[in-house]
Amino acid sequence: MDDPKTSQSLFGPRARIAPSPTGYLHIGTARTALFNFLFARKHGGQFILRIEDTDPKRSKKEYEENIYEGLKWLGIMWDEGPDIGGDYGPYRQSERVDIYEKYLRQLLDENKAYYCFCTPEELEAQRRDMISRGLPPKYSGKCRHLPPETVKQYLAQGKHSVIRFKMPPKEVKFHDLIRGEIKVDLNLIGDIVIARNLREPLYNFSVVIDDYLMKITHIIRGEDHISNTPKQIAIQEALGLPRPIYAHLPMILGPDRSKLSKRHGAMPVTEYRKMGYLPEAIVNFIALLGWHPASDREIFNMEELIKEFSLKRVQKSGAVFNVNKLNWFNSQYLRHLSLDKLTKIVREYLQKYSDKAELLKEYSDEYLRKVIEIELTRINKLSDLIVLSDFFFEKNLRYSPDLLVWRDMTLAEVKQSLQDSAKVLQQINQKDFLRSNIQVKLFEFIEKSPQYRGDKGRLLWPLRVALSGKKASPSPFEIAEILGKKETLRRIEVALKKI
RNA sequence: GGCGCUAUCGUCUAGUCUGGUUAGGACGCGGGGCUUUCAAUCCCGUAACAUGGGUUCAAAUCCCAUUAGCGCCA
Repeated sequence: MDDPKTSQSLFGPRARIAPSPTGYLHIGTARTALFNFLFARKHGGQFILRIEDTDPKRSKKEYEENIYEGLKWLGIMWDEGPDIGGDYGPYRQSERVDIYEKYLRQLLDENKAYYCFCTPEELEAQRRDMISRGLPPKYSGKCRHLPPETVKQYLAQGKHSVIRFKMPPKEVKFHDLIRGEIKVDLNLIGDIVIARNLREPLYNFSVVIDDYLMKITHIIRGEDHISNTPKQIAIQEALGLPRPIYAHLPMILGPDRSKLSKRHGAMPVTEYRKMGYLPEAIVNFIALLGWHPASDREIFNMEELIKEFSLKRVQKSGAVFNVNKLNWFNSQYLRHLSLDKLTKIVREYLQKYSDKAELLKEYSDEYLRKVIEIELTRINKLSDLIVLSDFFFEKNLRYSPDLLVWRDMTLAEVKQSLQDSAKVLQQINQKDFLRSNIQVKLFEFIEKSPQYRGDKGRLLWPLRVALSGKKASPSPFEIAEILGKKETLRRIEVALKKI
């Protein structure tokens, strides 16, 4: 009845992501979300967001909000979810316990699941025994055949229990869209715990119920779920539910090729935002982590990704997260933005994340825009701007007088050099104080001055340092134009006093 | 320990299905041009088919084994 193929052809596929709000949205989850989103959009289906907050101790509202925020920021929008509703809600697992209970009771009634009263100590002893005998450590099935009266009695006594699923002794085969046929012998798994009690179902059980009731046709998730899949299929079959189509994505790895985690310095998506990465760059970058189009092209916006995306071209092996490449993508996107748009983005960014936001108020968009324009080739991410362009907003530059010295110049020569620059700049009218003009005038002066002609640095280096206070910066012409005649001359004065 | 997944430059990858490529692209890295510095940019370069057996005139590609890495369970 619920053949996914049928519903796919009629309404498009339904894909989902089901993060648990026990931490901030991280890159791996964002990538899984993106692939589900791209797949659903490409085939005219729906992308569903479900929150797996069945663990009340670890689940936090703050994390749930962070997941929404991060996904929205990346432009990955869901069609159904806890915040916007939908026809198959509720979309928060904590609000679905009545539903789970119903199915749990069904399994219990049909004798496909049972209460287990074994204590953790017993279980541990069993496990050790199995291992010592070279057997796979699975549950012995001790409580499988407890008489119903005994179960009732134990329950009434409040004896500690869990609900176990009777794993059928057979082999499960399933087709993975990315990996092909995968088969696993359920005999090796044993009777897994599917709930702590009727009101506290566990992941492998609840996910099956949710995916069925939400009419999920395609389960696209991380490779780390491959070994859960046969268990979930067994539960589906016990309940007589249809099997969705599976696709297991390769893992995102840290530099040591193990699962990307905090210890690799992996940060939540919102943290990348704080560092000044553009959402488009992150989306483009993570799309290429485990997926690649047939062409050599690498830059894709969301619309193009939807058009190009195909699960067939998803990689099987894990992909190392490479910040260098992310930086490159980000710098590409940064430079393709219009200056007006970028100025707006920068101002918003600085206001939100810079501690110098106050300082910024004194400066016009025009000023900010010019600063961005000349610093643009030097930055990978917006936070770089704060470090590189601070001298445009700082009144008192702090630098050592030694920095003013170009190569083997003496301090006296540096002093002379700055005085010469000041003299030339002084002669330029306020309204002609533009970079090209400044450059022309300074170069003319250099041409007729033997002491500078062979080595322009003797004039330009001290000037540039006087204006920027840095050993690396844009050219003095560009800086001077932005600073304006008055401030430029003032900074030269300050420099002269330092010598 | 058991089971599962994976294997092309340092990294992301194209090529593998359908055997014949100087094994391609990108990031990074190195060198050079431009240049007052740092960038940007342009040019050049660096670097890979995990190993061992087969099959074949011919193997990155097909088959088998091994090794290694990772994941899940506990």
